[in-house]
This record gives sequence, structure tokens and C-alpha cells, in this order.
Amino acid sequence: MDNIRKLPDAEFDVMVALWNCKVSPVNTAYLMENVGKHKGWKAPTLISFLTRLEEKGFIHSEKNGKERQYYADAVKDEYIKCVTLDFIERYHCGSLVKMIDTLYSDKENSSDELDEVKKWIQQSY
Amino acid sequence: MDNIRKLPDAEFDVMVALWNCKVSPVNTAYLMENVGKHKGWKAPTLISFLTRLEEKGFIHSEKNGKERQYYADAVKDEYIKCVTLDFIERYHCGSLVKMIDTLYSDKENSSDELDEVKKWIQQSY
DNA sequence: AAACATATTAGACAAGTGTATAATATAAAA
DNA sequence: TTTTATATTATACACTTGTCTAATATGTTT
Repeated sequence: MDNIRKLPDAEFDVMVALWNCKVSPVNTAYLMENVGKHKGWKAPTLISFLTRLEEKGFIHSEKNGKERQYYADAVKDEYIKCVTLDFIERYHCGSLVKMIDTLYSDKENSSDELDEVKKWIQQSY
Repeated sequence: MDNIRKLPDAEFDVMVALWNCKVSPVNTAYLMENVGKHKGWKAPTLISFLTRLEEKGFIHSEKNGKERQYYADAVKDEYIKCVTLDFIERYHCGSLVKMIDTLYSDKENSSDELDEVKKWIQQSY
């Protein structure tokens, strides 16, 4: 959980689609419906990303007749958490407060979001 | 402040060095001292990044004799804020709370950081 | 003015990313 | 069992990013 191979945008989008589906495995057609089409990709484009994700160990697949079925192996929350820690480290010296400060230092429409944070802190710790 | 051209890592590192120096402009030698050397870059590598940053409109420069002087044009806080909003949008559906939740849902060593956040909220809003 | 030192420029190149076309399987229909 | 339809594979290609070597300028010494 430390060697965070940050995925390129398109591959991440595919992972999200995979993570979000209720069933597993899913086929290319399904993923075309859920990301590909929306992004304007041709099928081979999608499959390219899937192939690369498999090479990187984020997913695996099985060929089933003419089609191929894909399984997500990486865990969504773990991945997101890693990427987020990385981000805070790089852009905010590893400090969540510094980040919040950058975001809301100008006291504009900060209320809503910060209110939620306040609530979150109170009830969950 | 909306068209956030996210910089590649190396170029961002150069920007940070530029943003952090007290004087302006600075020359390549100075930047070599402050990032280049540390990153193990040869001078032309650094200058490549500077050239690209200039093409992207983040900095400008003036030739002064044999040397060149660089000025940061982009504003650090603005840039960081944009990139951060972008990040939260992409990885946490635009919700700061969702992000914090992903980060500290496991209630481990969350105290310190969250304490700070609590304090921050209390005193600044 | 020649020679030297050194900063910058030009250009190059490999790897990674986004994207697609053409070729090849393979299931289904005729 | 041909033909047809469609999914997948093999490639390819342009751009971006990280990095550098060789060439060129220009200031400084001699």
C-alpha cells in the first residue's frame, strides 16, 4: 500500500467504472456503456486501457468465447487513499489543515462544506 | 482561474522553487542550487522545464548578458487552490468531507490532524 | 585579439498516454 | 458450411514528459 502507481486519467476512469459496477466480472460492452460511450471512445481504445491496467496489476481478465470478462483487483478505497495522501504531501506539505486553509482562507462560501466537516469530526471521533 | 493547466511534476517543482525565493528575478544558477542539484538535473534539463513553463505562460524571462533571469507570473496560492479543487472533484466527488472520511475512516492516528482541523474551524469561522 | 570558461540553445530520444485503423478470431445465421 | 456480424488483438501514431549531448554565444583572461 505504499508503492502508489498513480494511474493516468483515462485508466483511472476505467477503474472507477469497474469499481462502481455491482456485479463482477463485466464485459467490454458493459464498460463501453458506462464510460466508453460517455467519453467518446471506440472499443479498441477502451480495451487498450484495460490491457494496460492488467499489465499494471490493477485488474485481471478471462476470455470467455468471443468476449473477455474483467475483474477489478485493486481496492478502490485503498487506491484513493494512497493517491490522496500523496496529493496532500506534494501540494500541502502533508498537512490537511494547510490544505483546508488554502481552500477556504477567503471565507467565501466555506460555511456549508466546513459545517459538514465540523459535524463529521464531532460524530465520528 | 478556471482553466487549470496542471503542470507535470518536474515543472511544478521548478515553479515551487521560483515561488519560494525571496527575490525576483533569479537566474538559472540559483534554481540549480535550489531544485536542480537536489533533483540531480543537468543545467539544460532545468532550462528545458523553464522554457516549457514560459511557453505555458507560468513565467517569463529576460536575457541579461550571458545569463537569463526568470520571473514567476502564476500565483502560487491560486494555482494550488485550482489543482486542489480539481483533485477533490475528481477523487472525492467534490466533497471535502468525503475526502476526510476516506482518509480517517479507520480512526487510526487521526487525532492530531483532525484536532488541528477542529481548531482551525473554530478560530477562523 | 585569442583563448578560455561557462550559460544557453537546439535538437534528440525514450517512455508514457490517448486514440485509432486494420487484421483476426469466433459465435450466430443462413 | 459459408457468410455475416461483432469482439478482440496487433499495431501504429502523435503528443507530452523527463532528460540529455552537442553546438553556439558571450563575458573574462591573457
